[in-house]
Amino acid sequence: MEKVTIVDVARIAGVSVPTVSRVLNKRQNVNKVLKKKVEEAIAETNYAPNLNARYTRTGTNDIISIILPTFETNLFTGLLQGAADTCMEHNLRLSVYQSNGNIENDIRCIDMVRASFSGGLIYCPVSPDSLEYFKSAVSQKTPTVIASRRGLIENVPHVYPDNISGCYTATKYLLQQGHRRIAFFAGFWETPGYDADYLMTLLEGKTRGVYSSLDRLQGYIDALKEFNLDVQKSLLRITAYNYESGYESMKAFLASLIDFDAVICANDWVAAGVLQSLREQNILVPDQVSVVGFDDGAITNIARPTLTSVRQPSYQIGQRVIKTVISLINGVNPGDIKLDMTLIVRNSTAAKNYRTRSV
Amino acid sequence: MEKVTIVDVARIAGVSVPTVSRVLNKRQNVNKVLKKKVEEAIAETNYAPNLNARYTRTGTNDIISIILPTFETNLFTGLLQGAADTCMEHNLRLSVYQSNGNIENDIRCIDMVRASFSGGLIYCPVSPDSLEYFKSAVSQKTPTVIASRRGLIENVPHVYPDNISGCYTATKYLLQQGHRRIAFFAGFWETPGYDADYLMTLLEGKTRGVYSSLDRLQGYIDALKEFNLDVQKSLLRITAYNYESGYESMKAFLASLIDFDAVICANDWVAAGVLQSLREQNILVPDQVSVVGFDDGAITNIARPTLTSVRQPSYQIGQRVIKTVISLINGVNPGDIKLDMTLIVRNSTAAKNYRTRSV
DNA sequence: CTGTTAGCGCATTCAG
DNA sequence: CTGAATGCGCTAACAG
Repeated sequence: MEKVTIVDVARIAGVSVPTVSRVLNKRQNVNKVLKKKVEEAIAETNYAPNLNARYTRTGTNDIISIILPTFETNLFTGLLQGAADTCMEHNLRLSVYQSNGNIENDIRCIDMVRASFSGGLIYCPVSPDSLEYFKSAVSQKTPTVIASRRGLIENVPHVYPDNISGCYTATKYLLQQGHRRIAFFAGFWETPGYDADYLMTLLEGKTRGVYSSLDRLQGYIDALKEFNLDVQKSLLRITAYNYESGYESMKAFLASLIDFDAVICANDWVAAGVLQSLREQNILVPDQVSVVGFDDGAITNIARPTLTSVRQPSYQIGQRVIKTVISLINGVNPGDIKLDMTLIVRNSTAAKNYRTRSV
Repeated sequence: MEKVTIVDVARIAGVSVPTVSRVLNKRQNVNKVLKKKVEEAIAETNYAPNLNARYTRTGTNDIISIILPTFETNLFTGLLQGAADTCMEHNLRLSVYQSNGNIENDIRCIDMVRASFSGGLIYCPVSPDSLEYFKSAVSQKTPTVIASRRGLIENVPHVYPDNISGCYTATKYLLQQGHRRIAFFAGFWETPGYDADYLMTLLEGKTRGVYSSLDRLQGYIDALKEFNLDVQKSLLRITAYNYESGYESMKAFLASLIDFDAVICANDWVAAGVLQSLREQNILVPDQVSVVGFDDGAITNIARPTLTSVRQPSYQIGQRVIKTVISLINGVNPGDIKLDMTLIVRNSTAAKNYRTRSV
């Protein structure tokens, strides 16, 4: 197939260029006969319009750019898939950027996106710093949606799961099962120097919405309050979002000899690492410790014991994010969208002092 | 930030438009003083060039489009990540399309990619049909790389893992462990009506390279031959690439009462489903049946028993694929790249008649 | 080294 | 309803 332009099509169809353009853009004011001729010429030449040229002319663009911390983990893979499928449905292209949870990379992504003059932007910031840069660098006029974070930029729609209530539900469930010393493993993309005190500080900060873990911590605290319990800083830990991190964090936690009867993890991978760590120390789950993950990915059924987890509608977030940006492009701001999270109970949690029948 | 064009920058810097263009494109022939002025004007206005316009003019484009069956599974997520990171390093944008393993979607993806006049294309076809369409629809001149498949289009580089030798190694290992009735679960994106006979037919077909499972089957057969064994069609099964499929396939396989002592699965997820199915029937792994997966993803350590798996260098494939397409853009065809696969032995495989100490 | 002139492929005025 | 003329923002070819 050779490169064929609108001029070629016009010549072959025996009409002018604007007429071809009108057919291409499905304008109504074009004679049926000519329309037919044009369509034949298009089919014959296998012509496809040059989108670069089109968008130079119109100043818009059918590219939606999306910046995510990563493409792995159930949340972001699902989000990406929902976004990609929805873009396809609407004839949009999706340009992807992965910051690897790193501020400098996040900024590089922003720079690249900015230069691309995308029709729309989806952004999931890694930190308040990169968020600031985003705000200063990206035109207010570009239709922008924040994914999986809340309350960051005014007048910009945020599509996010209800982490507060999700974690509240999980914590309350553990409390109802009789657990009182529930460890909370907060997930962060960047963790240097973070500790429990710092966490509590962040909770009061204005940039709280950047960190989903802070909302979860909020839900955790809310649930504790209902049971007249205070937060024990010694039960608060920081992890990344992977297996190794869960494994190492639990190992360190056990070494600190702090008493606990349950643990809430940043996601399923962390939880899987935690399970392994407990197993190695011959601590029985759920007999001695209950473990809860987040995301409810496929590994929840593969882990032993199967993992209780808080489901996050990742694919749906991806869908809604694209629909929201389309809405923005069409000039209407649909506002924030908060999606529910659901606790899925499996075998890694049980009532305090529960005894499995011997294996 | 408002939309500022090259004209604005030129005006502010007090130079002509081409001079700004020269600075932008790092041409050497520009006076230091003027260059400085231009750079200041750029900084002051926070100007970023309109890439759409640039690429209309040059006819090229810094967008690499990639069509994959899915973004999940270890292979494709890793591939995507390798591709995205490498694009970033080279200031390229990555536009992604997911066919969901479906021919019509695959064709839709091709149509979209075609219209985008990408600078480069990465394609992982789902079937011979969509591959044919690709060949007819996409300009031969567009730098194109085939990912994770081999021998499909002449003069187009293929970057792929050595499935033949990878599966040969896995099979040989099982044979050396004394297994003689090794089931082979071949993975396909589209499976309607596929059976063992059809599989053997495909093995002789010209489109073999479209299906990685056929190469693996080849490796499987090669290893059997070395032990003077013939393929038993009754040991050949078709699965998709997920947990459910592995679970159901093994359930059906067990119901057929065919004797077997090991099974090779299309990927780790399938293997995890298989493990579950065996567990439910109280069949001990690895005592009674050895199980091998493909991909060597994070779940290999989460599954019980931990999963022996054939590692696939997915991230590397993504890197190499982009480097290859860049090479193509620069006018040199580096040819095919075949990457090694490695067998990682864990606890789901053992010698025939092995006995675990009682759990 | 710099500015003037031209044109990429397309969509949008405006006459007719 | 149609075609001729104009320009989106940028880079390439040329002259000075």
